Amino acid sequence: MRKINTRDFHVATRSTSREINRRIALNVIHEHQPISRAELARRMKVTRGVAGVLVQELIDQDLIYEGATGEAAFGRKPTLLHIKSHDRLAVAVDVRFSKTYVMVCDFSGRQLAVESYDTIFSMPDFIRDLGQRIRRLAKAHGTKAGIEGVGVAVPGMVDQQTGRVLNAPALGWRDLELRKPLAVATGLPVEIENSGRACTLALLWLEHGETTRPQNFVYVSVSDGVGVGVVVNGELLRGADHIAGEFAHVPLNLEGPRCMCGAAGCWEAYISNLATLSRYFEWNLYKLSPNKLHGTKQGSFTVQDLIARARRGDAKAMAAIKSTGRFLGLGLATIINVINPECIYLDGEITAAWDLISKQVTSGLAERALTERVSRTPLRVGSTQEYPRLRGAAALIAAPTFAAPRVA
Amino acid sequence: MRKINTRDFHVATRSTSREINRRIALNVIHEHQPISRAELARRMKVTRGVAGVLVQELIDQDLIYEGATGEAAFGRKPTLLHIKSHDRLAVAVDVRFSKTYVMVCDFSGRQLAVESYDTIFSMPDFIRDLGQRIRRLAKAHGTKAGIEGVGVAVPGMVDQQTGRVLNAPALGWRDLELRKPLAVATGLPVEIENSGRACTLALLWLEHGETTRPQNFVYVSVSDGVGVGVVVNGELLRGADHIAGEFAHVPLNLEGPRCMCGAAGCWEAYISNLATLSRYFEWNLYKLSPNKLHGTKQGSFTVQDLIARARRGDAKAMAAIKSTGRFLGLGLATIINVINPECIYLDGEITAAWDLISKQVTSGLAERALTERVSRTPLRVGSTQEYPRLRGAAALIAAPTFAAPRVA
DNA sequence: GCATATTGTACGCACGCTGTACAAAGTCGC
DNA sequence: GCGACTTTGTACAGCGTGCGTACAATATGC
Repeated sequence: MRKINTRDFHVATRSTSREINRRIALNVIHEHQPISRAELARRMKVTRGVAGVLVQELIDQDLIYEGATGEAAFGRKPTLLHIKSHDRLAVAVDVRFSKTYVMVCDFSGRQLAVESYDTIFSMPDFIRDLGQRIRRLAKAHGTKAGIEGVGVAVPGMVDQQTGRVLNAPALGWRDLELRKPLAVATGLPVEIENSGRACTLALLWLEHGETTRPQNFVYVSVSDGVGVGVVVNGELLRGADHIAGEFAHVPLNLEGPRCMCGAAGCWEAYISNLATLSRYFEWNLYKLSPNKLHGTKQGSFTVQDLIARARRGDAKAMAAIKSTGRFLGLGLATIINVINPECIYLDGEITAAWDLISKQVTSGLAERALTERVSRTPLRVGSTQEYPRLRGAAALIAAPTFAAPRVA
Repeated sequence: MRKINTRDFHVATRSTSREINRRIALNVIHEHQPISRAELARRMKVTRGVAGVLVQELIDQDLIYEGATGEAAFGRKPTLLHIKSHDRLAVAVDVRFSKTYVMVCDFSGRQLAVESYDTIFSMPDFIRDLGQRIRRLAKAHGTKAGIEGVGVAVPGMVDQQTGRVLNAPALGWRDLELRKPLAVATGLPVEIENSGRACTLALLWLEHGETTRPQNFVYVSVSDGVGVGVVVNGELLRGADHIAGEFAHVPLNLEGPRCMCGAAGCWEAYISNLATLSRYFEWNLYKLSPNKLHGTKQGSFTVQDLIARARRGDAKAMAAIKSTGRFLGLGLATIINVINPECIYLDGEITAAWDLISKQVTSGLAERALTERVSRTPLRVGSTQEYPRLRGAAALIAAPTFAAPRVA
């Protein structure tokens, strides 16, 4: 039950019904393709006549196409419809501390080209260089429709609405314009988003296997930092200033280890890769200053290495990993109590050790979950496809085509 | 940008546009009453013709009525329209440990009758007794339209959808049917909800002063327990199992004081009235068993008394209150980082001491808020009207009349 | 070749928004 | 007092849209 916003509503016109139903049809086709007009009509519970009109309009808009004739036991054989995502292209950019990745892909997230290069930390230089790369890629791979937009995933807080990077500590970016100048440099629409939330959008919007995503879920990525995206009623939680969903810095203990955000005892400070390694090497994160933390993580020893040692019988490595698992579960309990999602998707280096830590995670989770039922919230681990961040950046461009129209 | 749920969507029919616009009109009238048809048309950006038709239908449905003729500098004088909430009645029930309150009120939340009595803890007896009371009240106060429903606010976790009380520790209710048997006993539709979330619904749906509520806010009530309601995009956050929003049991410190929920270090265990008093009387909550906690709060010394002592110069009382203020702020920071609301409404006994604790609250909040901007999220303190829980219970019945129709 | 079944399209009808015209009701200036 | 002007509220033709029915197209089975 939603209250109508009396300062920003959308009155229905005589074409509103059609817009709504056309969009529903597109989504039903997307989910059940290949599908015939008759089957679409049955699923939508409208007459075949209306379904036929909706389909024709979607074909005229180049959103779907008629494929092969299907098989049927009796009667006329159906003309099967498909989503036309293969010649609609986007550029996806993933900016990370070490490298920047650029991908050309179609609207289903299928990659056509990927390249990476050392990240440029000066924002003007970054934009100039990236603009040239994108222009070159657009020439090389652009179809007749061309590239429809650029999505950028940034590791930090961004204002998705204004296109500003608010604070990306890993890159040293603070309160910088990104969307507008990059749009000028490329001549394309640009959308930016926090990398964790971008991954969440990829889960929500892009093609995947047989299973369909729930309408209420949370995505958690554990890496150098902890990224979280929350989906409520099929919509990414953005909040008043577009920075909602920051579970990474919810405290587990106010007097806990220092975190890169400046506070102490954040969930991230217990489960990030750095935190896991520090447990093994007995670094005292309580005493380190925030900028010292940045330096520490540049070591060449990774969480993957730690997991390998644990598997080879290193008891101390095993203990460090299991401890991370327990704190991971304790933090997930908070997410579950607050958001009550249908399931949680987990990603990050530590998930490679899931067989070693799953017990600790679930017991930590059960310790603080408010009901027995929510303590059984399914955790889907490491099932994400390749380049989740890049796919998420692409989703920024692809999603508006499929989104529900704003009404009332 | 919301994704369409392909397993539960609502196709637009030829009457959908009218339904949408009629509901928008009702809400615009609700917010700007008294208002003329012409003014309504301007605000909705439709022609006066359509506005006239919408108004006529709302009059036919008995939702609005034509009032006095208004004043205008030039031209024909407008006929002013009003919401007809005064003869639409609901029964609101607030179940608390000590007393149960029953109110008859109209759809704007205006009370016609209130009575209270000692709470009956046996669920069958409770329902039998409450059913009789409601039947009697309905006879005494029912208009020709009669009472339209019963809303019940319960201090604990409820499944609003199935009408079951999952766990209300203060009442000793656990996994009990409430909605169905009460509906049978009264012959009326019944809705139940957690009391904190009910208060939130009252803020969202019922009439209030000049200011209109934002579409994104959080309500926090600090009393024996801590109740929280989250509103996102004008809709109460309910989650997959209808128990979302439980910020009360987010930890501030995993090794903190014991909480009634069974875990340790919950926010509630730091800021509930019991927690505040325990700081003054130096009760050791770390050692108490959960069921001992229930007994402790039955003392006759209240937080109000403590505030009075602080105002009279009792330094220890002042310290206890200020400490609660700091922990209140630290927990609010978590809410702000996760939900990023436009504002937070605060209620509860401790807000009577706001002048004493506001500094502690805001500094605690700033300590952990992720950006300077969100650390300035407005806190609206103690501005709620009388009987917030009862008004919230009434909102359960009144809200569907005004809610946005489900589309797409 | 005919009955049967299914797909896809065409058409009349009802419903709803759009724009224009016009009556109703009032103020202002002379 | 009376006409010019302004605003409110209603009426009506027009077009977009979904709904129900009818029918052609296409394929199977006997």
